[in-house]
Amino acid sequence: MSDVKGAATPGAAALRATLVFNLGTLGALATDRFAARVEALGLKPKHAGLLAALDAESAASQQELATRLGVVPSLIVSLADQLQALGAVERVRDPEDRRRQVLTLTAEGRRLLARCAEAAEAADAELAAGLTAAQRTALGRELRALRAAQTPDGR
Amino acid sequence: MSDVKGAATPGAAALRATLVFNLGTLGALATDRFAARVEALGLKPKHAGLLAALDAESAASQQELATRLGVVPSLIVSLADQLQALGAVERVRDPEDRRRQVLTLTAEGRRLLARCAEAAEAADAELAAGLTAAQRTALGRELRALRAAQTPDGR
DNA sequence: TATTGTTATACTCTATAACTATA
DNA sequence: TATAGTTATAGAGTATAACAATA
Repeated sequence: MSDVKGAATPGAAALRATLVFNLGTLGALATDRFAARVEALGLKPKHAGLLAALDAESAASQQELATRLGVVPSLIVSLADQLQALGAVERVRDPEDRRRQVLTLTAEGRRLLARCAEAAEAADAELAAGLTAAQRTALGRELRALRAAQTPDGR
Repeated sequence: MSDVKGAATPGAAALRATLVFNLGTLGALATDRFAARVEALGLKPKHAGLLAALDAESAASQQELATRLGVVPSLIVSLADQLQALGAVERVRDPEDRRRQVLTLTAEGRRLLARCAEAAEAADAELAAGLTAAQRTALGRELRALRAAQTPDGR
């Protein structure tokens, strides 16, 4: 109703105040920074996500992984192809159901995963350089809480 | 050094504990949820970002907007084309430098921006449904702090 | 007939490069 | 010659759909 000139409309301020807006923009920034650091390993963020998912549940069928990561099965095929070419994962036919390809991390895969963790920690340090230790701890805690609040086994 | 069987390697736990990993995955999720809600308005998240940037600084050249949003100028052209077709922005030649196209929000643009804010708030409610009010407030505060800590005029 | 994985294909998003007009 | 914007083109990433092998 008011028509104050020069002041921002409530709309933009309201949008900028939302979680989704801030999570979206900061998430894109964080992913870019992380991607730049794992590029030298021959990996993209999605590869790191797949390695982490594999390590968390050690050995899983490609279909399981597809739903766990929230992507389509054909994408798992190409990610796994690339990781296999790097020697990071092994594909083994499940003897109990020969349609299934069971993926497992190799020693090299675990080594790469550890490198990814280092890269993420370095990106964290860069991203949170302007925050106090207390702020950073609080942020980490709240993000984990939000993550836990998503569909229990969410991506 | 230890080789506990069945336990996750330190790598995955370490990666999952980082800010970039959690920001990246939650950011992608948040953006998807937001995108689903603004789709009916004929908008994608990037359009909402451009509207918000325009509202915050009311009228800007396309080059300014490109650097502010961290995208290439040619992307601003197509986003602005689409917003103009929706009647959300106006392009006016700067009389002092006729190479410049100054973009401004129209009344319809402000209306759409307000709708985007509503969509984001609805997505927030869905995303943070499992959090306490205190957790949600804390998360919002920490995210704004992190955002403020990026390159002062960061995207 | 249903399911797992694979391949072939197409679509979306965004960037790079070439071009136009103004300065 | 340099800059703002535009257009043309190409690449990355991911999805959809058709297919093969196994259940």
